[in-house]
This record gives sequence, structure tokens and C-alpha cells, in this order.
Amino acid sequence: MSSSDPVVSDADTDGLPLHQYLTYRMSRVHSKLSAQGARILRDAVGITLTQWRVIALVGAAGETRLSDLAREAALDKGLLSRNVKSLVARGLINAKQDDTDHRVQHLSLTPDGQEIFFQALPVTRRRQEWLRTDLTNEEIRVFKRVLDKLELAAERVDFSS
Amino acid sequence: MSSSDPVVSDADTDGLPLHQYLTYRMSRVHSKLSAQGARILRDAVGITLTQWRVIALVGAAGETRLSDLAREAALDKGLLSRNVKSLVARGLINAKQDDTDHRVQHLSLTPDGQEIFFQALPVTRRRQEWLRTDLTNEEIRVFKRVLDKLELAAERVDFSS
DNA sequence: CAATTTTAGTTGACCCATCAACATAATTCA
DNA sequence: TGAATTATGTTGATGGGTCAACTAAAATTG
Repeated sequence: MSSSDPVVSDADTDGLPLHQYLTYRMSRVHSKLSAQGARILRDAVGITLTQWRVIALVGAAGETRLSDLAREAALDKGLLSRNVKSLVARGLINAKQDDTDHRVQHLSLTPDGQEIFFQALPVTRRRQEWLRTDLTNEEIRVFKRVLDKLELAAERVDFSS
Repeated sequence: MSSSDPVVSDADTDGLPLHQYLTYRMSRVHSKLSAQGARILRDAVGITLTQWRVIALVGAAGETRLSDLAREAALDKGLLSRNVKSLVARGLINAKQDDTDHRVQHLSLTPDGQEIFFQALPVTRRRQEWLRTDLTNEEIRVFKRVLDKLELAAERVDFSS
């Protein structure tokens, strides 16, 4: 075997190994979609993707605490803390301490935050619809189901086979 | 409307907006899968996910140039350059300049690199199989098809509707 | 053949996310 | 009640990725 031969043959791999991997494919697609989403949000309302997620989650909840967001959105609480901080600094989010439990903060959108929210919402919705134009309802249903199953698999502590 | 009411009602959103978004769902699942994959590779052979991708791609190709990898794997060439550098430093990848075109480097796995490759390959394969255990062939087929369609959509320069 | 443009790869600056350590506050329980 | 545990949120260190500027080399073009 010469040094320029692939280490594995097609017979072994049925093509390039990575390209078969669901995770690899997802990773590629995800990074392209993220970049696109970030660009769209930056152009439309000047916030980052994560900031949008925070705003959207707070906007939808009306009032939440940081730890709830972290759980619900599966975001790191440190990350969340910094993002909230920057949004509070920009006057888009309101944070007020709980009267009885002095650890928790109640988060809500300020009027400016709501404005951003309502500006961004149709933009993101249109994009989502646009992404779905080439997909059938059946494909979307299966896609979501697979995502749910993969998420469960990803949460299992370990795979031992 | 009190300040603690959600800014959008369920009637508006059919539930929390973000949770409907394919991109948001993908993002969550992707980050969990990445974390899991990174952990498995670290424990098994002590390399990062990106390093594994480089090794797998080089191993499968037998010999490539950096720019081909960047195109094929949709990875930033700067990122790739650094990763290759670290893998060369660890003696896992061999880089030799082209005789005629002095810009290009030909990359291949060293014996140590091949060893890592062959150690990691079954581990990653087992994981992929394991991730698929709860999925039917039909679901996998649809999932891949949707990913391909989404990737195309993500590459379109702009959505104007 | 000289000037311009394109391509390969590197590097520095920066951003964002992750992790662990920490401070503070509340709760449990002995 | 006092001690240990648990929960909330912040912060610093670090790592990894992205972007853009840059060098060097090759190809194109006038």
C-alpha cells in the first residue's frame, strides 16, 4: 500500500466515513444555518443569535428567572448571565430581585426590548417559513421526531455496547 | 396587560416561538451531541472533535491538501491550519511541500496518526450505530434528506420574501 | 514579460461559549 | 439552632472558532 492510498478503502467505509455520520452532517448544516441566522438578526435588529434567544424566551414567558431559562433552553447559566447583563445594560431587559428570595431575579422585557422583539419576530418567522418551503409536512414531522430521539440519545450518560 | 404577561400569547405563537423553529431545535441537539462526541473522543484517544475530523478526512483521502479539506469539510481554513499544525507537532500528520507548487502541502497520516485513526474509528462507528438504534431506516433517510435541503437553503445568499 | 489577479496557507485580533470556582442565600436535617 | 447541603447567579480562565489581514507563490492577462 503506497503512502498516498487511503487508509481505509471504500469497501470498509462505504464512502468517506465522516459523511455517513449523522452528527457530522448535522454539524455542517448547523454551522451554516447559524451563520445565516446571525447575519439576518444582526442586519435586522443588531443583536446576536444568543441575545435573540434570550429576548424571545423572556418575551414568550413574560417573566422568568435566569435559572429557568438555563434549564428550559439548555443554555449555560454563565453564558446566560453575561448575555442578560449585556441586555440589561442596553436597556432591553429588566431585572428585579425577588422580594423574599434574594437570590433570584425576575427578568422581563423593557419597552425597548419589546420593540426589538416585535421587530425581530416577523423576520425570524419569515426565515423559518422560508427554510421550510422545500420541505413537506411529513419531512418536517419526521425531522423533528428524529431530533427529539437524538437529543434523548445525546443526554444518556454513556453508551456501552 | 400586566407586566408579567407574555408579550405574545399562545394564540399568536402556537406555543413558545423558539421551540417551533427548526434551527433552534437543531442547535440544542447539536450542542448536546457535540459535547457527547467530544467527551467520547477525549476519553478514547485524547483528541478533540475537530482533530478527529481532520484525521478522519486525511485518513480517508490518503493524501490531501489543506485547501481541499477546507472546501470538502466546510471548515474555516484558519481553523484547519491551526489544527493541522498541532497534529503535525504531535506527530500524527505528515505535511510535505509540493515539488512544483510550493504553496501546497500534501497531508497524510503518520504511522502514529493511523494508529489513532484505527483506534478511534470503531469507537465513533459504534456511537453512530448506537445513535441510530431508536431510528428506523426511513427516519434516517428523511433526516438526511432534510439536512441536505436545509444546507442548500443555508447557502443561499439571501432570503427575500 | 510585466502587472494584475487568484490561490494556498498562516497569523493576529476578537468573539463567544464552556467550565470551574466562587459568593451569597435558602433549605434541610440532625 | 447549627451544620451541611442545595440552589441562584457571577466571574475568571481558558479554549475553540471566525474573520480579516497578510505573505508567498502561481496563474492570468494585457
